[in-house]
Amino acid sequence: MSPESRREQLLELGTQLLSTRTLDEISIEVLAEEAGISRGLLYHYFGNKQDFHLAVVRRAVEQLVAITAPRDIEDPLEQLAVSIGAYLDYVVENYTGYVSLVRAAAGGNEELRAIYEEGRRALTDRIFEVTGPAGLDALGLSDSPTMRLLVNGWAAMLEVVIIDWVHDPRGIAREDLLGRLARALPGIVLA
Amino acid sequence: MSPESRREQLLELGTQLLSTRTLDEISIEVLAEEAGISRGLLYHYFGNKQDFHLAVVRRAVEQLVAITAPRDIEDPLEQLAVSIGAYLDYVVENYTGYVSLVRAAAGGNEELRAIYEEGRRALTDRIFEVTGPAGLDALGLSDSPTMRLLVNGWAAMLEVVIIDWVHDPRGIAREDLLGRLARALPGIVLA
DNA sequence: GCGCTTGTTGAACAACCGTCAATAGCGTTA
DNA sequence: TAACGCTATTGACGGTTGTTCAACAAGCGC
Repeated sequence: MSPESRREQLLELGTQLLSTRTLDEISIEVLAEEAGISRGLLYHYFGNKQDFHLAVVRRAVEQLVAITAPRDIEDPLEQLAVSIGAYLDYVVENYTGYVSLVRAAAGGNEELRAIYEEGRRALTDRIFEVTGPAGLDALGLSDSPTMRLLVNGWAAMLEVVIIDWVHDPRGIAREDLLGRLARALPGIVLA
Repeated sequence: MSPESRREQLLELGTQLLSTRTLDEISIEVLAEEAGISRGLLYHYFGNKQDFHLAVVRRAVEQLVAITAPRDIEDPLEQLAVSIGAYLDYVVENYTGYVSLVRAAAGGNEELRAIYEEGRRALTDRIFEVTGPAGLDALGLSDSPTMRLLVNGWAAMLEVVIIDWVHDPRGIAREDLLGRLARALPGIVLA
């Protein structure tokens, strides 16, 4: 098998296994057996277990960022809501995998978290890039350490609320939720 | 040594080690050696490594909830800020251990997360208990699934922002931060 | 003293990570 | 076609660590 497809196969398999186990519960042994290869071969493609974990998470984050491409809409809040909606839809369609990814990144070591936070950063940055300067002003945003702190907190809130809501969508309709989450940003930074 | 004190010794030791290592980096081997006992004895007190982890986290969460007892102040927002302040102070004084705890809980298995979320639930519930019905109304709160969803998100935001701020307090003063975090709650739920 | 419970140990077993020398398949070139 | 090199792949070995278990010892009631 060609190196590329083999690498891809192993990463894909790792991502799949992530749905049922924690990241470090995926033993090289089980993975190799599941893939029909020897343990040694895994060390040929990835230096060690840690590197394999990094590769799996990196791939998943890249997919997430790639799939949730933003649209361009006039009203800043509406635009924000649509972007959040795309993100939410992705979570809906990949619930178990997404949850596993978040948990793995949150509980992992520094490198793992760095990869994940970089991805989150890319998502939030993109949301604001699409929003023009005038729109940012309308949202009460400016670039300062405090704002970055609060926006980061808002993003963390997004993740938790979205996971909770996808887990049990009763209580509030999708559109209502998106509106509330979008308006929560100025609600926080202007408070 | 009496069973109680031995259990306590082991849990305390586990909590201490949590400051320098990840939860599952605490090997039974090192723990036993550090405590001056054999590995086998650990299995006499705790069924397995997993159970030991659960006990350590449970104890740490209980301490956290116990230490951050609320005071009673007239103004709801002021009261909220003070409660958050007590929480923040705890994080400042136990930074590395607290971070390890949060990460371990976030990345751990279902049981671990359940324990942690129960603790967070106790913290938020307590904040609202202390606040009277009139105060809750002033904060824009009521008891509905949507509110619980958003309040949970607000709590998640608190955790992230507080960890970030303790890690690097430049950019905003403590009192300012507490005020913003408190006002963020009505900012979110009234948005 | 005798049996019973229980804290405690150390050895043995099992699972798993990581290494490495060896092999086998395959394309290239003389 | 045969020799050669490259590389994907293997299988065995060593070391660490979680887990089990039979045995020991120390206290305690009878």
